[in-house]
Amino acid sequence: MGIAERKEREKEQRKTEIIDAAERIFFSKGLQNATMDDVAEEAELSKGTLYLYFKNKEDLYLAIHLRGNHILKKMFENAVKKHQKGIDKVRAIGAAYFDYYKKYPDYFNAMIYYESREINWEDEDTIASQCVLVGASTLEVLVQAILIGINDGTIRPDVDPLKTAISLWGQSTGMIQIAVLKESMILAKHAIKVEEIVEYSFDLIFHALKV
Amino acid sequence: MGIAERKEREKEQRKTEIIDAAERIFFSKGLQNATMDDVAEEAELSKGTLYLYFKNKEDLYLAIHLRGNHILKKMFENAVKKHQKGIDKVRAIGAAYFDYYKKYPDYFNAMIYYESREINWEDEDTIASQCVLVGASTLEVLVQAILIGINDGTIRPDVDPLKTAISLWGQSTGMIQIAVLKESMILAKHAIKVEEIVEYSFDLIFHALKV
DNA sequence: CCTAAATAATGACTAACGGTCATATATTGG
DNA sequence: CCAATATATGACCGTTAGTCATTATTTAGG
Repeated sequence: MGIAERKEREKEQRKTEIIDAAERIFFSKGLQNATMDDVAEEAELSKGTLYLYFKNKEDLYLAIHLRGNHILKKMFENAVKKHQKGIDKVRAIGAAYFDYYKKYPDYFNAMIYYESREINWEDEDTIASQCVLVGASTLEVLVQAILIGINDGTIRPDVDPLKTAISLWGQSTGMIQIAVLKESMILAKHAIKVEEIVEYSFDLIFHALKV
Repeated sequence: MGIAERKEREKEQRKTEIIDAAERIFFSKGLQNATMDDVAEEAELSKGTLYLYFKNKEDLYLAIHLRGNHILKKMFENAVKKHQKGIDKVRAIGAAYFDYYKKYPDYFNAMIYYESREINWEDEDTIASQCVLVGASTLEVLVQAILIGINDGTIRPDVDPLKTAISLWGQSTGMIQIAVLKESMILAKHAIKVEEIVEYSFDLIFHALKV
């Protein structure tokens, strides 16, 4: 009985199409200015249909965020593979994070938005909980890199891998966020470019990890 | 003719009263759930009157943010005064920032909200531009502390004061933000408290500054 | 005091949008 | 071919930010 399977596939396909449309609309008009009617028109569906596939507007935005999370995780995994020494892996993850922002600024902003609100992640089977799972496994890539660095002697042995990973994560995110948002302000005023300040900041952080 | 002056005072008074009411409403119900009608009722004014004093809802929220900014600046200035050595001043600023979050979490969140949106700060005479001014002078306190540290030999002489100040600012903000928002998540899961992870993160940062 | 001009406040109203649901259409299995 | 089921529709509803014609209050001059 392949019908159930085909229907399942088609349902996933529809979901994907809706997310595609939502991405185009949200990313071009901004989350606040984009309406569900816009998304429905872009997806060539009625508004009611959107709500058959997604609980609400936020849920749809979260689905976009989830896509971004998967990409970021992949980028972290690739970054880690390219280096042998732990400290180099950690550095590569930092660079990959900044690359992610440069390549996918809209996904990055979706993440920032998501990070800045209280979302119930404990409910099972929600998109939010999937985001958390992917986020946790992405962090784990960083934790492992730090552990490798401690073992191969390229990272101070007295750092706590998990706390350090969380610290690096928070610090990097905050740094990119501020650099981007204040670019037209402090940075432009002092003739410092985003790249420059982010890289400077990363150097500072890694200086603290070295033996 | 003191009437003009008195009217000016009364106008400021009204503004203050409206911000007071808005604070109570926004902070208790959350920005999204609070309505301008709520604020009007709390201020014992009609909704239309609110719009005589503030351009829109965001402008009113920005006025609250501006208050928070002033408090934060004062806290930074006090922190700096209590220490002699540059590195200790910088550390005290870090501690003051975390204190600020603990004492005024609502102001902190207003800041996060503000930081995560594109706001036109170039228009003169807007609340947004005032926020920028206060923010810049707050950052300047940090820059000066770093300079003092370089001169008294407690901070590595090769750090760039401005870039370092911006880095510390972004990193600290990101760290507190992530610690707070993920508290119920990763942190609780691994039995790490907010205080602990934030302080660990600050230690890491200051480790990078020391000579 | 009185009154006209200026200033301040009001709240009914509008437009826009997120979300719903009764109805309609399409698909399936027998 | 026909019921049963699954899918899609769009008119409709409730809510809310923001407006504006009208009303109330205050000022300044005679």
